[in-house]
Amino acid sequence: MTIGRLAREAGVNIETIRYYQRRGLLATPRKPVSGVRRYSSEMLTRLRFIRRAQELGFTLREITELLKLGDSSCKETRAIAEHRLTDIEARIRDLQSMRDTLGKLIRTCRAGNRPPCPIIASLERDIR
Amino acid sequence: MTIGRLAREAGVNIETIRYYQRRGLLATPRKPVSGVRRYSSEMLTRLRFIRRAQELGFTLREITELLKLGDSSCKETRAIAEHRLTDIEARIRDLQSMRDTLGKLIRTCRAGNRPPCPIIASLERDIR
DNA sequence: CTTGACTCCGTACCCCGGTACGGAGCTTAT
DNA sequence: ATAAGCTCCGTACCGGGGTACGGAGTCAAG
Repeated sequence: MTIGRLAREAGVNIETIRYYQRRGLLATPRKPVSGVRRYSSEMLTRLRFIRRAQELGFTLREITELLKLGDSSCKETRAIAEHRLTDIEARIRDLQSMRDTLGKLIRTCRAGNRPPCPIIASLERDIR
Repeated sequence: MTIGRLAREAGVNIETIRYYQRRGLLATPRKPVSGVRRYSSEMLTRLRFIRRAQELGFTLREITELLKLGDSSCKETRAIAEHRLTDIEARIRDLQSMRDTLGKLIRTCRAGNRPPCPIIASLERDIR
């Protein structure tokens, strides 16, 4: 199939495929002497692998690693996944702390609904 | 105070201050005919406001809005905060879903600890 | 009055994950 | 055989939040 077809099948932009090729996540098939590159269904599989890994929070750099490893080393794969998980957990904690503080401020603000705004006040002073 | 001092006091890079000036978050004091710009303590206060707002998850664009509003409109301030909160909550949900799936895969992987790796397998097939 | 530290300013570059553009060349259907 | 529609390829740009560089000017202490 052509790159356009591949893009449609995988639900990505053509430019994204080219970008993955530049980043080394996806091979660029040889170009026939005259003509257009053809993509196999293996490339579609790989592209879907990439997208699913992204949904799990892996970065493209990590996905490159995962693809290199393939199914050869459970231990290394797991190390990457554990690293990612640790990072995700840290981000969740950060966001939860933001959510809690912001939520409280908004509730206080709703109660008063006029200046001095507790949201602004908390940003001006160093309370939090 | 000079920009270097201001940067140290606020705990930011000098370049960050210049960047905020370019983005319109911070005024650039007039430059004396010959010499070096001087920064007031109000600018330090403002800089700290910006940093605290960032810690609450506001984007620089939103912080620009908050600064424009000042303490004049609780309602608009709250609208920005609520928008941010909604976004933070969505990000938390996404991350939690990643965490749960990834956590399960890692636990399954640990149990087996050799190919076929369940992490790779789940990315190859469409299960999740 | 020189030396060293700082500032000014424009511009370029960083990461991350893409997206857009535009002039070729190629393919496919009519 | 020609028009429409793809593909190719290099390069530039997006947004978000900065960081780096380098030459010239300035200021303060010795």
